[in-house]
Amino acid sequence: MENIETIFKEKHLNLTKPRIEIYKFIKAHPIHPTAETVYRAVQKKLPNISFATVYNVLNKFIELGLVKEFNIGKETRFDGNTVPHIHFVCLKCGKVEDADFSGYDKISEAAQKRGWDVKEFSLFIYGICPQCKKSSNH
Amino acid sequence: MENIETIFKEKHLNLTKPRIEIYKFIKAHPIHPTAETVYRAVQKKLPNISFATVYNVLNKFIELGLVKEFNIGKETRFDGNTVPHIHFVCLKCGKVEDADFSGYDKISEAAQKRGWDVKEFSLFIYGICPQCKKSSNH
DNA sequence: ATTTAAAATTAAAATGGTTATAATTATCTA
DNA sequence: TAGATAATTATAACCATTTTAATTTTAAAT
Repeated sequence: MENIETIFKEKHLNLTKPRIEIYKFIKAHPIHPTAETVYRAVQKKLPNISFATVYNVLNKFIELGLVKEFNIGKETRFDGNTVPHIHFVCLKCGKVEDADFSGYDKISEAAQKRGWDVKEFSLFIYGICPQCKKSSNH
Repeated sequence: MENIETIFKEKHLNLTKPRIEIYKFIKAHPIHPTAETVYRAVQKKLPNISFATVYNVLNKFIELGLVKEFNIGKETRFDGNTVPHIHFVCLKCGKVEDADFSGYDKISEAAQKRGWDVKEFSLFIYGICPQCKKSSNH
């Protein structure tokens, strides 16, 4: 587990307070936050941070592969987990849960048969989570 | 293959010119268009159509399950193909290609093990398409 | 075919998330 | 510590999408 300083050095990123706080938050909280959630969280540490900085930093992280971006409906979410994985999205409570994925080889094989080189994939599974299944007895 | 009149009747949709033209375009052209592409295409048939109508109609179609919506990066795309399938997205030329998917049972099974009921899935595979692979010899 | 009520469309303005701008401040390297 | 570069800030601008209110069209009944 490398520390922030090392990671930023590797990516030629200056160590600034906004970047450090945003990085720490998004890596420590696997909640797939919106930009606003990131902003509100980091604001507690850096009261003067601006929204523009949150977007700038997140976009820079995405550019460097430190963060992933995706949409749930019309909402843009950010994900500090860059290890390939899949998402379960609850259609009732909106929760997004990470899950391992073992089907990458199959996908890659199928793609190669079609002449494609696979660089990345995104698999979202929409449904009802266990908690919502329980609480819908009414 | 049902005709538009029948489909709209089933969905309790009044038969209006904008709806008919948008429906015909999006079902006949599997190009995963943006709202603007739909607007420009339908404008050829209905010069006075407004952008608001394109959005209203597309949203109504989505609500009724006649059309699906997804994002490629920051761009919103619409898909008249509502049969479950996957998308190959070329990172070079931007093309989005449909493909069959036979792994639904596996996904459904894995989800059930976690206590989830699967309603829908979305699988995007990002890579380089055969055409772009050829033309990148420079 | 007319009439009427409900629904859909239109043009325009408003909205909201995101990005661009220009000035200020912080970071890094020497 | 100084100077050059890069990042941050506040603000304004942007642009895709939605809302609003007036007008037009549709569907059903006469």
